[in-house]
Amino acid sequence: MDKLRAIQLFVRLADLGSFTRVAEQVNSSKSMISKEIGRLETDLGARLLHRSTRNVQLTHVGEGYLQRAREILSKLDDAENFVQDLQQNLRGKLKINAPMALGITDLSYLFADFMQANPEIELDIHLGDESIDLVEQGFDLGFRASSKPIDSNYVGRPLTLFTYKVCASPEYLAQHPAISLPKDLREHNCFVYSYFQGKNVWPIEDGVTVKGNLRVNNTMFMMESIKQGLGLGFIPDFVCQQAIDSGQVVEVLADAKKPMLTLYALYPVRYHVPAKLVQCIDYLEQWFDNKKKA
Amino acid sequence: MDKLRAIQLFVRLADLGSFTRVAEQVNSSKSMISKEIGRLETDLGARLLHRSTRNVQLTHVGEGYLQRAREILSKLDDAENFVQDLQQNLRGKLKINAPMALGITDLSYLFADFMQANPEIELDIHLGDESIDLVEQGFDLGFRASSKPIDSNYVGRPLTLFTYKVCASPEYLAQHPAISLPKDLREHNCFVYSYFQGKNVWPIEDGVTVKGNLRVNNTMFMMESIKQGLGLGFIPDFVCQQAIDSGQVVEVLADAKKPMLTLYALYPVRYHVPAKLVQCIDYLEQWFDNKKKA
DNA sequence: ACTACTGTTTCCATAATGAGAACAGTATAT
DNA sequence: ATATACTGTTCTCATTATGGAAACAGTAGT
Repeated sequence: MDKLRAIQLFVRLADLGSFTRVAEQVNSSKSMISKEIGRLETDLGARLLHRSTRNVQLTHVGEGYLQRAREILSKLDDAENFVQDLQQNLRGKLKINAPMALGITDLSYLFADFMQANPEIELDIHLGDESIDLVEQGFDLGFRASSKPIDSNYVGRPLTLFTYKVCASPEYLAQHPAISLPKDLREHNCFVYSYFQGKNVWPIEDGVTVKGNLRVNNTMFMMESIKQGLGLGFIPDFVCQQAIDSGQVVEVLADAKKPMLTLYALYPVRYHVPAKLVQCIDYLEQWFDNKKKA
Repeated sequence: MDKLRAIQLFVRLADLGSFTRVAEQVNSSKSMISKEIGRLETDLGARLLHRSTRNVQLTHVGEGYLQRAREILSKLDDAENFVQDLQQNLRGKLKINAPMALGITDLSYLFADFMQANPEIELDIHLGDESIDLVEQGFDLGFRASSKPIDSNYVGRPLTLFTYKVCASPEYLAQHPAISLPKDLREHNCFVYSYFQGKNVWPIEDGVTVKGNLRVNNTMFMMESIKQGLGLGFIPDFVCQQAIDSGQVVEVLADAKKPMLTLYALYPVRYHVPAKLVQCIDYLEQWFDNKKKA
């Protein structure tokens, strides 16, 4: 017996007053309705109906059960409508803005996994490092790295902590003066990231002013130049960690004090957050959580 | 798929966090749980769970559905508890007081049917015509015939209308003066019912005073004396109708105006009426309804 | 008395189901 | 690095439950 179906049939029978009419309405047979209601009564250990020829009437038990059965079915409808609404909400597009380097590294893997897990969501991803207004530009989601609280027009969900590392190739270091203190950087060719808030002042210890022959608005481009032995860079660890791990570059001034930043997922403060956005953000949190553990 | 069972398993799975543990708890197999949850997800068109090896987590949809699933199961419990409580309440004893004649005639057939339909209820029936206090004597149910409203300490459920008939045997009538008018009764031997409220004044037309050589507190005893041709009686129709139908007695003064009385089922006013009493009274109403139609 | 309708029960072919085994993947211990 | 132990999923197949058609019993209407 499908108990919910039996309850649905019982309610319908109470409304129509006829097994035959119920069978007609649900495109089934009288014997099926009769048996299913019989099974429900057996399961409950109670008679829900007086049947006479050409007449069906609820028993006292049946009347009380009917009232409660309607409540059960109402709750079931609520649950199913909830799922349906959510499924409808989950479909569609998410417009996402992400920093170039983060997008190409971590986020490209992350969103590959996300797309596999949520084939019904389309992503419209814009990689770029320029500071933009998410609301004005119509983005659902963006990312920010910050050690300060987030603008109150946005909700910032912290994803992970990260820091920067001073990187140079082994070849570069072999051919240039040793770097033991931050002030030693002044003697070196230090590449500058165009959008960096601190301009040419790297936040190492109390801060150190640097100069070099390359200013670029892309840390991955910069990373390639560093690998070539042309200079040093102040690089987020999610960009450089793989090159460090493989020995292509070396971190210098590892023990010097550098700021710890939080990577946030940002979305505009809204009365109603679309389910697909919630799903995406939950996924981001989970993904970075798992990455941290690895 | 038994959808309710699937929902129950889903809730249990959410609580335990493991298909294996659910299977153990419900004494079933992992494959059954896995398939049943899969069927529920198919039915809903949504994923309720993220599964990874050795780990189960609710999706966003799953969390919302879980909340609602708990409400469904709560309502189901309520419905089933209602039925169970009622079934328990239905078991037990009913102590019933009924007039002798009514008890021996209609009610003996009625309660025979009732006992067949409700084998779990025991009846403790006391037939008697003396006026007693139902509450004081511990009765659940009594009967009254009245044309006046019922005492406010009781609920009176009207069952049927009835009247009285003046009866005599054909033999008696052949050997005595004809009876055309109520006043003619003064010339005849009229039996008197001890408990009759009107004493020896029969409420026929404006009332007629009668006398006879028999006063008895039992109308069936009286009925036998009437059949023997010894006199006349003022008899409720449920006592005499069968004898009239078979020709053993004859109704005289059929067109004379007689009061119409209502037979009530009486039970004490209570905050909570036991389900078995409600069931019995419903049955009484139904039975007299059907008798009326015959 | 006959016909038309109701709901119930029987019979049987069909569909659904559950359990055990095999499989794939991951965590843990050695 | 490998073996073991655990998870959840899927496959296979015997078993069980089910639904529909037909027969049955009972009642209402003509």
